[in-house]
Amino acid sequence: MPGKGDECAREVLDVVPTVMRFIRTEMRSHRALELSVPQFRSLVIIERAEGTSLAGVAAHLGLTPPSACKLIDGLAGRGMVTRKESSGDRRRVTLEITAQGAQALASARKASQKSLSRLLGALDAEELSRVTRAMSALRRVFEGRS
Amino acid sequence: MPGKGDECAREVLDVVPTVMRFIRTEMRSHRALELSVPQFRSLVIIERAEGTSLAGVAAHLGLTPPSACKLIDGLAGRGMVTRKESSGDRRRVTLEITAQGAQALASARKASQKSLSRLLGALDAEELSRVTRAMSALRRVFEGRS
DNA sequence: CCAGTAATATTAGATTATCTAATGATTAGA
DNA sequence: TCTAATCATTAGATAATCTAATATTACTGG
Repeated sequence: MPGKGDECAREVLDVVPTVMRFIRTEMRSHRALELSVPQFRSLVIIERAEGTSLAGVAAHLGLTPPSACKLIDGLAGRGMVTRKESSGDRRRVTLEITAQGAQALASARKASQKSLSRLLGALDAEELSRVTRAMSALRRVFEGRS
Repeated sequence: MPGKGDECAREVLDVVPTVMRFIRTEMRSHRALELSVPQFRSLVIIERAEGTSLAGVAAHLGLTPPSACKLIDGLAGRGMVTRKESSGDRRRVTLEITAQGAQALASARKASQKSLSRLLGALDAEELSRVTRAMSALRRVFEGRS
Protein backbone atom coordinates (compact mmCIF):
# COMPACT_ATOMS: atom_id res chain seq x y z
CA MET A 1 0.00 0.00 0.00
CA PRO A 2 1.27 3.44 -0.84
CA GLY A 3 1.77 5.64 2.22
CA LYS A 4 -0.29 8.77 2.39
CA GLY A 5 2.81 10.96 1.94
CA ASP A 6 3.99 9.33 -1.29
CA GLU A 7 2.81 11.88 -3.80
CA CYS A 8 4.05 14.68 -1.64
CA ALA A 9 7.43 13.00 -1.29
CA ARG A 10 7.76 12.81 -5.06
CA GLU A 11 7.04 16.51 -5.37
CA VAL A 12 9.46 17.46 -2.64
CA LEU A 13 12.19 15.35 -4.22
CA ASP A 14 11.67 17.13 -7.50
CA VAL A 15 11.15 20.71 -6.40
CA VAL A 16 13.46 21.21 -3.43
CA PRO A 17 16.70 20.72 -5.38
CA THR A 18 15.47 23.17 -8.00
CA VAL A 19 14.73 25.87 -5.47
CA MET A 20 17.98 25.11 -3.67
CA ARG A 21 19.94 25.68 -6.84
CA PHE A 22 18.28 29.01 -7.32
CA ILE A 23 19.16 30.06 -3.78
CA ARG A 24 22.77 28.98 -4.20
CA THR A 25 23.20 30.82 -7.47
CA GLU A 26 21.49 33.85 -6.05
CA MET A 27 23.78 33.98 -2.98
CA ARG A 28 26.93 33.72 -5.01
CA SER A 29 25.87 36.34 -7.47
CA HIS A 30 26.25 39.26 -5.07
CA ARG A 31 29.70 40.64 -5.68
CA ALA A 32 31.86 41.32 -2.67
CA LEU A 33 29.41 39.55 -0.39
CA GLU A 34 29.82 36.17 -1.95
CA LEU A 35 28.52 34.01 0.83
CA SER A 36 27.88 30.36 0.15
CA VAL A 37 24.67 28.94 1.54
CA PRO A 38 26.41 27.13 4.42
CA GLN A 39 28.40 30.26 5.21
CA PHE A 40 25.23 32.30 5.24
CA ARG A 41 23.51 29.83 7.50
CA SER A 42 26.46 29.75 9.86
CA LEU A 43 26.36 33.50 10.21
CA VAL A 44 22.65 33.37 10.93
CA ILE A 45 23.21 30.89 13.73
CA ILE A 46 26.17 32.70 15.22
CA GLU A 47 24.37 36.01 15.18
CA ARG A 48 21.29 34.58 16.78
CA ALA A 49 23.09 32.56 19.43
CA GLU A 50 26.06 34.80 20.12
CA GLY A 51 28.79 32.87 21.84
CA THR A 52 27.80 29.49 20.46
CA SER A 53 30.44 26.82 19.99
CA LEU A 54 31.61 24.99 16.96
CA ALA A 55 29.57 21.99 18.04
CA GLY A 56 26.55 24.26 18.22
CA VAL A 57 26.95 25.32 14.61
CA ALA A 58 27.55 21.73 13.55
CA ALA A 59 24.39 20.57 15.30
CA HIS A 60 22.20 23.31 13.86
CA LEU A 61 23.43 22.70 10.34
CA GLY A 62 23.55 18.94 10.56
CA LEU A 63 27.27 18.84 9.85
CA THR A 64 30.08 16.81 11.34
CA PRO A 65 32.47 18.78 13.57
CA PRO A 66 35.28 18.78 10.99
CA SER A 67 32.95 20.18 8.35
CA ALA A 68 31.84 22.95 10.66
CA CYS A 69 35.44 23.64 11.56
CA LYS A 70 36.44 24.21 7.95
CA LEU A 71 33.37 26.30 7.33
CA ILE A 72 34.27 28.56 10.25
CA ASP A 73 37.87 28.65 9.01
CA GLY A 74 36.60 30.25 5.84
CA LEU A 75 34.48 32.82 7.65
CA ALA A 76 37.22 33.61 10.16
CA GLY A 77 39.69 34.01 7.31
CA ARG A 78 37.46 36.64 5.83
CA GLY A 79 37.09 38.46 9.11
CA MET A 80 33.42 37.70 9.56
CA VAL A 81 33.69 35.54 12.65
CA THR A 82 36.10 35.34 15.58
CA ARG A 83 37.10 32.40 17.72
CA LYS A 84 37.69 33.12 21.39
CA GLU A 85 38.50 31.02 24.39
CA SER A 86 35.53 29.97 26.43
CA SER A 87 35.78 30.85 30.06
CA GLY A 88 35.20 27.73 32.09
CA ASP A 89 35.87 25.15 29.38
CA ARG A 90 39.10 25.45 27.56
CA ARG A 91 38.31 22.83 24.96
CA ARG A 92 35.45 24.88 23.73
CA VAL A 93 35.63 27.74 21.27
CA THR A 94 33.32 30.72 21.53
CA LEU A 95 32.20 32.07 18.20
CA GLU A 96 31.24 35.66 17.63
CA ILE A 97 30.15 37.47 14.53
CA THR A 98 32.16 40.61 13.71
CA ALA A 99 30.75 43.92 12.59
CA GLN A 100 31.89 43.09 9.11
CA GLY A 101 30.23 39.67 9.29
CA ALA A 102 27.00 41.16 10.53
CA GLN A 103 27.02 43.64 7.70
CA ALA A 104 27.69 40.98 5.09
CA LEU A 105 24.92 38.87 6.55
CA ALA A 106 22.45 41.71 6.49
CA SER A 107 23.24 42.54 2.88
CA ALA A 108 23.10 38.94 1.74
CA ARG A 109 19.87 38.33 3.59
CA LYS A 110 18.28 41.42 2.12
CA ALA A 111 19.40 40.72 -1.42
CA SER A 112 18.38 37.07 -1.33
CA GLN A 113 15.01 37.78 0.18
CA LYS A 114 14.41 40.44 -2.36
CA SER A 115 15.16 38.29 -5.32
CA LEU A 116 13.25 35.33 -3.91
CA SER A 117 10.41 37.61 -3.07
CA ARG A 118 10.34 39.01 -6.55
CA LEU A 119 9.90 35.55 -8.00
CA LEU A 120 7.32 34.55 -5.43
CA GLY A 121 5.40 37.69 -6.27
CA ALA A 122 4.17 35.82 -9.33
CA LEU A 123 1.92 33.79 -7.06
CA ASP A 124 -1.47 35.04 -6.02
CA ALA A 125 -2.23 35.74 -2.38
CA GLU A 126 -3.78 32.37 -1.71
CA GLU A 127 -0.90 30.44 -3.17
CA LEU A 128 1.58 32.57 -1.33
CA SER A 129 -0.10 31.88 1.96
CA ARG A 130 -0.21 28.20 1.13
CA VAL A 131 3.49 28.13 0.40
CA THR A 132 4.31 29.99 3.60
CA ARG A 133 2.30 27.61 5.72
CA ALA A 134 3.70 24.61 3.88
CA MET A 135 7.19 25.82 4.74
CA SER A 136 6.27 25.96 8.40
CA ALA A 137 4.96 22.43 8.25
CA LEU A 138 8.15 21.24 6.58
CA ARG A 139 10.26 22.99 9.16
CA ARG A 140 8.42 21.19 11.92
CA VAL A 141 8.90 17.86 10.23
CA PHE A 142 12.50 18.18 9.15
CA GLU A 143 14.28 20.24 11.69
CA GLY A 144 16.62 18.18 13.76
CA ARG A 145 16.61 15.35 11.22
CA SER A 146 19.33 16.51 8.95
CA MET B 1 7.34 48.89 1.18
CA PRO B 2 7.80 45.21 1.82
CA GLY B 3 6.81 43.08 -1.17
CA LYS B 4 3.97 40.67 -0.66
CA GLY B 5 6.33 37.69 -0.95
CA ASP B 6 8.74 38.80 1.75
CA GLU B 7 7.62 36.60 4.60
CA CYS B 8 7.37 33.65 2.29
CA ALA B 9 10.87 34.32 1.00
CA ARG B 10 12.26 34.27 4.52
CA GLU B 11 10.63 30.92 5.16
CA VAL B 12 11.86 29.43 1.92
CA LEU B 13 15.38 30.60 2.62
CA ASP B 14 15.31 28.91 5.99
CA VAL B 15 13.50 25.69 5.21
CA VAL B 16 14.69 24.66 1.77
CA PRO B 17 18.35 24.15 2.75
CA THR B 18 17.24 22.05 5.69
CA VAL B 19 15.10 19.76 3.57
CA MET B 20 17.81 19.65 0.94
CA ARG B 21 20.32 18.43 3.48
CA PHE B 22 17.96 15.68 4.52
CA ILE B 23 17.52 14.56 0.92
CA ARG B 24 21.26 14.56 0.30
CA THR B 25 22.02 12.55 3.41
CA GLU B 26 19.21 10.17 2.62
CA MET B 27 20.45 9.52 -0.93
CA ARG B 28 23.97 8.83 0.16
CA SER B 29 22.90 6.49 2.91
CA HIS B 30 21.81 3.71 0.58
CA ARG B 31 24.87 1.54 0.22
CA ALA B 32 25.67 0.22 -3.21
CA LEU B 33 23.28 2.67 -4.82
CA GLU B 34 25.08 5.73 -3.56
CA LEU B 35 23.74 8.28 -5.96
CA SER B 36 24.37 11.92 -5.24
CA VAL B 37 21.45 14.26 -5.77
CA PRO B 38 22.82 15.64 -9.06
CA GLN B 39 23.52 12.11 -10.27
CA PHE B 40 20.02 11.07 -9.36
CA ARG B 41 18.54 14.02 -11.15
CA SER B 42 20.63 13.38 -14.23
CA LEU B 43 19.38 9.84 -14.42
CA VAL B 44 15.80 11.04 -14.09
CA ILE B 45 16.28 13.39 -17.03
CA ILE B 46 18.08 10.89 -19.21
CA GLU B 47 15.49 8.23 -18.56
CA ARG B 48 12.63 10.56 -19.33
CA ALA B 49 14.16 12.12 -22.43
CA GLU B 50 16.04 9.17 -23.85
CA GLY B 51 18.65 10.33 -26.30
CA THR B 52 19.09 13.78 -24.81
CA SER B 53 22.41 15.56 -25.15
CA LEU B 54 24.85 16.85 -22.61
CA ALA B 55 23.53 20.35 -23.17
CA GLY B 56 20.05 19.03 -22.48
CA VAL B 57 21.08 17.72 -19.09
CA ALA B 58 22.93 20.94 -18.31
CA ALA B 59 19.89 23.03 -19.19
CA HIS B 60 17.47 20.94 -17.14
CA LEU B 61 19.72 21.00 -14.10
CA GLY B 62 20.85 24.59 -14.48
CA LEU B 63 24.49 23.58 -14.79
CA THR B 64 27.26 24.82 -17.02
CA PRO B 65 28.31 22.38 -19.75
CA PRO B 66 31.59 21.45 -18.01
CA SER B 67 29.74 20.62 -14.80
CA ALA B 68 27.30 18.41 -16.66
CA CYS B 69 30.19 16.78 -18.46
CA LYS B 70 31.90 15.75 -15.24
CA LEU B 71 28.64 14.59 -13.77
CA ILE B 72 28.05 12.33 -16.76
CA ASP B 73 31.67 11.16 -16.55
CA GLY B 74 30.89 9.83 -13.11
CA LEU B 75 27.72 8.06 -14.20
CA ALA B 76 29.35 6.65 -17.33
CA GLY B 77 32.28 5.43 -15.27
CA ARG B 78 29.87 3.47 -13.13
CA GLY B 79 28.10 1.99 -16.15
CA MET B 80 24.84 3.79 -15.61
CA VAL B 81 24.87 5.94 -18.72
CA THR B 82 26.35 5.58 -22.19
CA ARG B 83 27.53 8.24 -24.61
CA LYS B 84 26.90 7.59 -28.27
CA GLU B 85 27.44 9.53 -31.45
CA SER B 86 24.45 11.49 -32.62
CA SER B 87 23.42 10.80 -36.18
CA GLY B 88 23.21 14.07 -38.00
CA ASP B 89 25.33 16.19 -35.68
CA ARG B 90 28.73 14.90 -34.83
CA ARG B 91 29.43 17.47 -32.18
CA ARG B 92 26.56 16.22 -30.17
CA VAL B 93 26.58 13.30 -27.78
CA THR B 94 23.53 11.11 -27.30
CA LEU B 95 23.00 9.96 -23.75
CA GLU B 96 21.25 6.78 -22.82
CA ILE B 97 20.55 5.17 -19.49
CA THR B 98 21.72 1.57 -19.15
CA ALA B 99 19.76 -1.26 -17.58
CA GLN B 100 22.00 -0.94 -14.57
CA GLY B 101 21.41 2.78 -14.41
CA ALA B 102 17.68 2.34 -14.65
CA GLN B 103 17.77 -0.19 -11.86
CA ALA B 104 19.85 2.05 -9.60
CA LEU B 105 17.52 4.93 -10.32
CA ALA B 106 14.44 2.89 -9.50
CA SER B 107 15.92 1.71 -6.23
CA ALA B 108 17.14 5.13 -5.19
CA ARG B 109 13.83 6.70 -6.09
CA LYS B 110 11.90 4.13 -4.14
CA ALA B 111 14.09 4.34 -1.07
CA SER B 112 14.16 8.12 -1.00
CA GLN B 113 10.46 8.47 -1.51
CA LYS B 114 9.84 5.96 1.20
CA SER B 115 11.94 7.71 3.75
CA LEU B 116 10.64 11.14 2.82
CA SER B 117 7.14 9.79 2.86
CA ARG B 118 7.63 8.31 6.29
CA LEU B 119 8.60 11.71 7.67
CA LEU B 120 5.81 13.51 5.85
CA GLY B 121 3.39 11.00 7.30
CA ALA B 122 3.60 13.02 10.50
CA LEU B 123 1.50 15.70 8.84
CA ASP B 124 -2.25 15.51 8.81
CA ALA B 125 -4.12 15.20 5.54
CA GLU B 126 -4.78 18.89 5.17
CA GLU B 127 -1.18 19.88 5.74
CA LEU B 128 -0.01 17.20 3.37
CA SER B 129 -2.24 18.47 0.65
CA ARG B 130 -1.10 22.00 1.31
CA VAL B 131 2.53 20.99 1.02
CA THR B 132 1.90 19.10 -2.19
CA ARG B 133 0.17 22.05 -3.79
CA ALA B 134 2.77 24.45 -2.51
CA MET B 135 5.43 22.34 -4.24
CA SER B 136 3.54 22.61 -7.51
CA ALA B 137 3.38 26.35 -7.14
CA LEU B 138 7.09 26.54 -6.44
CA ARG B 139 7.85 24.37 -9.43
CA ARG B 140 5.92 26.72 -11.66
CA VAL B 141 7.76 29.70 -10.29
CA PHE B 142 11.27 28.33 -10.21
CA GLU B 143 11.64 25.98 -13.08
CA GLY B 144 13.82 27.37 -15.76
CA ARG B 145 15.29 29.99 -13.42
CA SER B 146 18.07 27.98 -11.92
C1' DC C 1 32.41 27.74 -52.06
C1' DC C 2 34.62 29.38 -48.24
C1' DA C 3 35.77 32.28 -44.30
C1' DG C 4 34.28 33.48 -40.19
C1' DT C 5 31.02 32.69 -36.45
C1' DA C 6 28.32 29.80 -33.49
C1' DA C 7 27.43 25.59 -31.10
C1' DT C 8 28.90 21.27 -28.62
C1' DA C 9 31.70 18.86 -25.83
C1' DT C 10 35.69 18.46 -23.43
C1' DT C 11 40.11 19.41 -20.63
C1' DA C 12 42.53 22.07 -17.23
C1' DG C 13 42.67 24.24 -13.00
C1' DA C 14 40.54 26.37 -8.94
C1' DT C 15 37.38 26.62 -4.90
C1' DT C 16 34.22 24.84 -1.63
C1' DA C 17 31.63 21.27 0.89
C1' DT C 18 31.48 17.21 2.70
C1' DC C 19 32.94 12.87 4.75
C1' DT C 20 35.97 9.47 7.84
C1' DA C 21 39.92 8.64 10.60
C1' DA C 22 43.39 10.12 13.59
C1' DT C 23 45.31 13.52 17.03
C1' DG C 24 45.49 16.75 20.92
C1' DA C 25 43.77 18.92 24.68
C1' DT C 26 40.71 19.24 28.58
C1' DT C 27 37.11 17.86 31.52
C1' DA C 28 34.34 14.64 34.20
C1' DG C 29 33.42 10.54 36.74
C1' DA C 30 34.15 5.89 38.99
C1' DT D 1 43.72 9.42 40.25
C1' DC D 2 43.17 7.23 36.05
C1' DT D 3 40.02 6.36 32.57
C1' DA D 4 36.15 7.95 29.76
C1' DA D 5 34.03 11.19 27.24
C1' DT D 6 33.97 15.67 24.90
C1' DC D 7 35.56 19.44 21.88
C1' DA D 8 38.28 21.09 18.32
C1' DT D 9 41.36 20.36 14.89
C1' DT D 10 44.42 18.24 11.17
C1' DA D 11 44.97 15.07 7.39
C1' DG D 12 43.37 13.12 3.38
C1' DA D 13 39.71 11.79 0.17
C1' DT D 14 35.74 12.58 -3.05
C1' DA D 15 32.38 15.26 -5.41
C1' DA D 16 30.16 19.50 -7.22
C1' DT D 17 30.71 23.52 -9.03
C1' DC D 18 32.74 27.45 -11.53
C1' DT D 19 35.69 30.04 -15.43
C1' DA D 20 38.84 29.85 -19.19
C1' DA D 21 40.84 27.58 -22.90
C1' DT D 22 40.69 24.02 -26.65
C1' DA D 23 39.05 20.99 -30.24
C1' DT D 24 35.60 19.68 -33.47
C1' DT D 25 31.72 20.27 -36.26
C1' DA D 26 27.91 22.96 -38.28
C1' DC D 27 25.97 27.10 -40.21
C1' DT D 28 25.85 31.44 -42.98
C1' DG D 29 26.62 35.51 -45.75
C1' DG D 30 29.38 37.16 -49.50
